Amino acid sequence: MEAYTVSQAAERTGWSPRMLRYLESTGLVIPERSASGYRRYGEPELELLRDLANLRRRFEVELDDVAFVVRLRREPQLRDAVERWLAGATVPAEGASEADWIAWEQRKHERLLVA
Amino acid sequence: MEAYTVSQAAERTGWSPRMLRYLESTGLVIPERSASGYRRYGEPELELLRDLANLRRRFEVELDDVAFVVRLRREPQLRDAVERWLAGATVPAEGASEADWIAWEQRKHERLLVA
DNA sequence: CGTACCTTGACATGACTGTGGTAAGGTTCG
DNA sequence: CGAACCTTACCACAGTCATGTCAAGGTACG
Repeated sequence: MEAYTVSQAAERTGWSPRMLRYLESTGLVIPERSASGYRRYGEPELELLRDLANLRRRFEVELDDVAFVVRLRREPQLRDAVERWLAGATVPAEGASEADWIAWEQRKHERLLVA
Repeated sequence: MEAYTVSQAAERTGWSPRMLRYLESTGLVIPERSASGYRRYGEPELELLRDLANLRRRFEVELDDVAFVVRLRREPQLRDAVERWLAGATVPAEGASEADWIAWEQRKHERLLVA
């Protein structure tokens, strides 16, 4: 069974040991622990770490951006709330005219498609 | 059709005019403009602004986080890359059962994010 | 025409992110 | 045993976020 220490994982992924510990603290990549408390990175974790570095480099994504997506996944209520916000789910007030609804629909598209 | 200036919109949403301009710069809530360049907020924008404030207060979400989700919407390649990363991020631990691995495979294809 | 808005741009600041150190102490292994 | 790792817990620092304020000039309207 392959398991690497924090320094070995760092060598193999391009991250520093310091950053590996930081990534764990943010919840992005959490390795197993040995009986005496040493971090043990397996091949799947190395892959995650490499992919994370690529993601950051290729798209200029911040770590906390990715961390937020992880959070979205763990908190369905939050995800739903964000989805509703994105969809502009809040509709015109009661008693709104037909014209209001049409304008809202048009703006909804406009908002979401802005370049 | 109702349209409010930045100060009027601020009064009605609890944001400051400064923040309304900031929110526009981040791409979160972009109002129309009058011929002479004044921002014009309609009722749908006010609603978006109120909901955004609620989102932040209720879930302690940063503007940055919401902006990133908007970005995911606009950049399908990025969204796909993040989804792929996430699918690996929850890989079962080492002693995982066969059932865990099957569930993980299924989750890979799950629709994780705002569609 | 004056006043009260609006515009952009700049400077300031506290909190947090990302990253590197360093210190004090525990673990592994030749 | 001793060297070379590991652990957590701090200090430091540039950069960004979120927010306010202020300045110089344009617009709306009684």
